[in-house]
Amino acid sequence: MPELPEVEAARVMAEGVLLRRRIEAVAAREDPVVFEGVSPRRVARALRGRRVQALRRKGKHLWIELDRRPWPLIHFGMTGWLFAYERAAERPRHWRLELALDSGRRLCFSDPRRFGRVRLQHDPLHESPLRDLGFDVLEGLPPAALLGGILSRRQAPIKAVLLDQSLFAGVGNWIADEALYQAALSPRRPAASLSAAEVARLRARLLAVVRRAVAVEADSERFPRGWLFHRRWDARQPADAPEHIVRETIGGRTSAWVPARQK
DNA sequence: CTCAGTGTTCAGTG
DNA sequence: TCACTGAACACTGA
Repeated sequence: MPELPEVEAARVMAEGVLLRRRIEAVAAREDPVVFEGVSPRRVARALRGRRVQALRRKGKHLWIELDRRPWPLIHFGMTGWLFAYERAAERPRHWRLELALDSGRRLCFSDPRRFGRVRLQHDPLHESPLRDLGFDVLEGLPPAALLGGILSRRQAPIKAVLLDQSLFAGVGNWIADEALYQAALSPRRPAASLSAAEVARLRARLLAVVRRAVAVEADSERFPRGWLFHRRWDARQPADAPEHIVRETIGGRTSAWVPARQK
């Protein structure tokens, strides 16, 4: 599930569990896919005994700042998530890394599909992959004029450009579809074809969607009623329904959109 | 059994 | 080099 709002919700949750706590024990499962460029043993050794100073996020990436480097950097992939609990027996089935704190609580990263990654870095913001991210769409979305300039150089469908993490860090499939729906723009429009007014509209809706989703801790049941999100996978409505939703592959991903409304 | 999925990377093309 | 596309990755559930 993790796009920017989900990762931010995980960051806030993890902050509550970890901040200023000491990591007393670390369990890391053998997994050369999820642990990238580092052995689970080395991750465990780097974390054990450390105190947590901050939980930080950029785009869809989360990292933990400790009182000594290197620091762990986590990407959630398609199915990664964090869980907090008290006893080791409560470990979720697909756990990969578990921290036991001096508070008696535990926090673990779990990822059934294993598209997620755990890395160990000395300076995450200045190493790959964070170094190559664009602006964080919650905290660093540029003014409309600047954004228009950037988009005017991209010929790909706006949907594909919104998913480009080297521009819009944190945007994923549902956020892109939701912002385009609310801005009444077709996902197929070449990015460069948007007028200044359309860019401003898209920017405003993108920011509103991300802020609102973060405000409700990414709990989709608390997303506003009118959002496409609640209906995006409703495949069976009559083709002549007023807001008939179409599903098609654009920019390599399935897009849900309403041709009657999005031009 | 087949297919698609709230993500990213890499090879191939123009 | 750059922008862009499509396949691959790994696993689950419909």
